[in-house]
Amino acid sequence: MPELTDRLRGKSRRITGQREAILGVLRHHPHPMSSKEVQSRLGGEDCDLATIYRSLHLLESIGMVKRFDLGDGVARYELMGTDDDGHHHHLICRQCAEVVEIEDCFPRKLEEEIARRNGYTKVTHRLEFFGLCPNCR
Amino acid sequence: MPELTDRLRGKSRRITGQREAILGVLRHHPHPMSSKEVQSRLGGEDCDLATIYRSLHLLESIGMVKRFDLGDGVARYELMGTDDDGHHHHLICRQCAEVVEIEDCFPRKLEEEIARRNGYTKVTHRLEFFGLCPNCR
DNA sequence: ATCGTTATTGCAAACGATTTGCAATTGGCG
DNA sequence: CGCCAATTGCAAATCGTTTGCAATAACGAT
Repeated sequence: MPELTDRLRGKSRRITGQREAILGVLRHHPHPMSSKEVQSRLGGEDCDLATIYRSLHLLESIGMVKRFDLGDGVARYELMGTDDDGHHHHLICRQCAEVVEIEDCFPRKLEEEIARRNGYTKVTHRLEFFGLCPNCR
Repeated sequence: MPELTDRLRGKSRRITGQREAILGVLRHHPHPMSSKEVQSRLGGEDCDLATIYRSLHLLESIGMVKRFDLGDGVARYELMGTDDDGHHHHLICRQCAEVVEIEDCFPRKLEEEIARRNGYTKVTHRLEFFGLCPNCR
């Protein structure tokens, strides 16, 4: 956690109670979370939704959280590890919305091929899986 | 086009001028289109946005169009071929939003593996590529 | 061709997620 | 301890999308 706040300091950014609280919530919930979910988990700390939106944007711009788009029109965020680039995917239950982190990725070779064939550069991808979880089957 | 309207008929569904117009627009623009884009391409035919939303939903439910989520919070639709299931992906330019259809897909074997490993069934995926197109480089 | 039933439309209001303006508050360096 | 810029809360504004409702149009029956 101290490492976390350190990443904030020194960017003319301030370490506020709400930011710490938000980071705390994200740390204890290693899954994509929406602003509303973050707010409801804030417990004692009460924090305006607008502040949460602003904080998540800030944290994303610094690279401390990563934004995920799970297909419903809601932005979700995950805390990033210090080292990795946070690129990974999810398997989401269509029924109960349970989320499983997936380590597999789209084959790099094929992605490069696609980029080359179309003359595109700096190609990345967004990939999420949907299915029925063991419980909802 | 007649085949199109035929697919509508016989489901206690009516073939209205606006629906034909919308289908016409989609036919001449084989790329994901938002409701607003459809509306602006309607030319002479003026049609309420709500009607376009409703029509696209209807067409989607009948399987005549397929919905795509390109990552901005806007639903886009493509006309479906008569035969295929419409499953394919896109390569979108981060700069100018140009869209290229991609025929490659996530390896089936790997997807099955992912499903099995997590006990999920009926697994599908949403996959889109983002990069810089030749012009925007 | 006309009629009646019922789907469909336009319009405006309602919505949910997210953003923004602004005045009040607060973090942190001096 | 005090100052000033960064941050917050609050309310209003936006944006995409949905919905209620009365007016309108499709189309099978007459």
